[in-house]
Amino acid sequence: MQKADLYLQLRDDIRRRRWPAGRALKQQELADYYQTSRIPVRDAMSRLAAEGWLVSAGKASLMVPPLSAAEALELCLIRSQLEPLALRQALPQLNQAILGAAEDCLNAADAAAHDPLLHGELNWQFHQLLYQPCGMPTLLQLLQQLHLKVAMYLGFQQVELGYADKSAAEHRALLQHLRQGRHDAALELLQQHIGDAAAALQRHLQHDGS
Amino acid sequence: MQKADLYLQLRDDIRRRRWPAGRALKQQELADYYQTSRIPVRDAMSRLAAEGWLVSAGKASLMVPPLSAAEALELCLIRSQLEPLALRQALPQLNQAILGAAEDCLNAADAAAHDPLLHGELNWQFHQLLYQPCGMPTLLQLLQQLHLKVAMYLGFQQVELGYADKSAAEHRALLQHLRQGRHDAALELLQQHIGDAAAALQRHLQHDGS
DNA sequence: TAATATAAATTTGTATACATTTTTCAAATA
DNA sequence: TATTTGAAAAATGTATACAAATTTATATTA
Repeated sequence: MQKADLYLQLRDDIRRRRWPAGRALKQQELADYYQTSRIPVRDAMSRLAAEGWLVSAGKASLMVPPLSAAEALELCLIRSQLEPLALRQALPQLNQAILGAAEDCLNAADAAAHDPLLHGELNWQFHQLLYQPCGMPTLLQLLQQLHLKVAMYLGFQQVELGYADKSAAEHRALLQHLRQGRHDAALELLQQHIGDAAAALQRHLQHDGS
Repeated sequence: MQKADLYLQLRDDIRRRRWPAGRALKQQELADYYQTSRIPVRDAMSRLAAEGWLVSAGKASLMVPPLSAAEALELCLIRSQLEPLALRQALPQLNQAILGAAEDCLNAADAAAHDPLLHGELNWQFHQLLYQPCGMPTLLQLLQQLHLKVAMYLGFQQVELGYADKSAAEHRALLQHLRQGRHDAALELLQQHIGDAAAALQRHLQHDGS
């Protein structure tokens, strides 16, 4: 396993909650599991800590942070501010080719209703397609990270049956607004759309109890 | 030098542009300079890369990114969305004690007009005092990082003579709005205030030529 | 019993050595 | 001359070994 791979693998395993939360993760433990030495593990861990996938656990160790409804909500609030910004900056560059690709994405997502993971990924691709032309690489990277974490909290699926339908409808409406040049309506809808996700997420986490 | 210290020291040196931008930074070079081995340097570098203080330079090396007017503007735009969010969430928790401390901060900043570095730090403390009660640790950490980078672009001073005065006036006005419960006015002013910083920064960077 | 101090065990942090990859530079060829 | 090839140099990636720190368990004392 190479350096970049280990980082991605470990991040994914944390995302999927394959490592216990709330107690210190031992470097040797990870090194054994991934069949490497502690050095690459340390590299990956320090980077993941910088990105918030690991947090301090005592004086010198790191751990997977416990799920926190407060953090989930926080992430959604941040997204609800930043995604409209990305879309606004992208608006002048949006063209029929992009909007067409975005529509294809939604159709593919509908077709993948049986596969929650794929469905979720396609939905995010839809968002990304709209944001990509904003010309703000730092923002795009930030949004990607926020999405990954929120997806973790959502358990990698559109939690509520009713929510998936509403989300799909909002995506279609957003596309329609953009096609017809109703920029303000599109931006407003987007912010509200993410607010919906936040609400669904809160219901989910409260119900779960964690 | 210990681990956390090296990270902070290196980040500060990058911020102050003590390492050349645009060419690969050698691990050994840094290890020699900071009188340590490559291992702690690698740890610090990988974390700094995750935070955007270093970027890829070829297939396997990292470098200090060249100054980019586009990135500076991007950072300001992100701040202009996130700082009003922080203030909005903090509003219910703001009380006279906090507003008083904020005012002290402004007075201290005025008194430190002769010392641009201190002046800048006190101004940021003023902002932080208002955001702190928002209860969003991830957002606060993000804002701190954005501030550090923007300060780098500003050259650690309120660039334009005229801008420092305008900024101070806006701070006082913001405080006044908050004291008198004009929340919407405060939020609007804050967003515009950061927009001003963005404008000043653009003039600065264009004039500089970099 | 509860709190505290102490020592043992574990764990992290760092240095050195080596393997692998990347970069550089020079020579050969078109 | 420009391009490509290949070998040498240099840089990064990783493993092992050791030092320093932290954590845990135990014993001691109030």
